[in-house]
Amino acid sequence: MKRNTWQREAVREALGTNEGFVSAQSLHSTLRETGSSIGLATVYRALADLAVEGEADSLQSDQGESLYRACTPGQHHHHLICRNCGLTVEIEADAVEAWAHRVAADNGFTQASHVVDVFGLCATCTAQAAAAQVAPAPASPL
Amino acid sequence: MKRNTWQREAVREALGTNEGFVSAQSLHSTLRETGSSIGLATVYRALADLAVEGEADSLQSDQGESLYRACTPGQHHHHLICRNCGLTVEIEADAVEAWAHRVAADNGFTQASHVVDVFGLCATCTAQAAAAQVAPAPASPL
DNA sequence: GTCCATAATGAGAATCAGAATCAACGCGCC
DNA sequence: GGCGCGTTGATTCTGATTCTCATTATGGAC
Ligand SMILES: [Mn+2]
Ligand SMILES: [Mn+2]
Ligand SMILES: [Zn+2]
Ligand SMILES: [Zn+2]
Repeated sequence: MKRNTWQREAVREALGTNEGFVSAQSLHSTLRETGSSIGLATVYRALADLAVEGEADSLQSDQGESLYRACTPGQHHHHLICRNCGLTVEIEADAVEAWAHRVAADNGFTQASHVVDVFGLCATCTAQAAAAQVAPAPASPL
Repeated sequence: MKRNTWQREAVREALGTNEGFVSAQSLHSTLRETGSSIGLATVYRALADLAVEGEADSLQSDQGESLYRACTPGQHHHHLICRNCGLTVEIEADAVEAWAHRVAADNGFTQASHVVDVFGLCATCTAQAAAAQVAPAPASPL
């Protein structure tokens, strides 16, 4: 049977306190910095398990690194993610679900699944970028 | 300026003769097997360049490996991919494009981009799977 | 055609995320 | 309390991708 260990719980909690998506490596670093003695392999295992059990969502960064995030359980959903700060919004879209299945069926495909993620700059980061645009030089205040 | 080398051309052609998505590693193997002396690093560089220039599409496998495929240039599109044999169908869906931008805008996000891929079992592989189901034992024909 | 600056190449080393090892550990159950 | 076995974690290993850098070869100049 599956056993309860403080390590699994530590990973669950660390995930929960994090707003955006995080890698196993950085989550491990965070845990270590807060005094935990948890091992890296255990973090990888715990995150993989959480993802399988539906307690965590995962996606791959542009560099192919797996990122995880605490997940609202039960419902299928996707994510709108800020490229700059990682802020993530869960989104549902039945229309897209239907579209994916229809496209698959129309082409004779069965057992359809899909990967749908939207990226962008959140309002805060957009404002920051605009401000930086006006004053491009991050130099010293003369 | 960008120079034309037989290596780039070899990669372009090898990509073109391949129906589905392929990795840099396997493309390199294929090229070597056909007598080419092209280097692995060069294949990686050529594929990355082709992707930037829009001549190739790329996606990441479940294991995080980058896969490439010759691309119908010019038009934005997505893919319907057979999990088993790699058969790929290019799909367009203005409705999904619009949805992605709307979802981003509704949440105050700018500079929206998106990742949309549909996976499944193609008709051929579905039939194969069904046949295997009926006769699960791949044993010798007695 | 020849020359040259320099972009491109490729063998091998370096990186780095992630998986595999395996002995020590400790959770759940009697 | 004792035990079986699922879990852990330091470490090693793997494999994809990138980096190095000496060598090669493209494309414009002449
Ligand atoms: Mn969906
Ligand atoms: Mn699109
Ligand atoms: Zn942001
Ligand atoms: Zn197929």
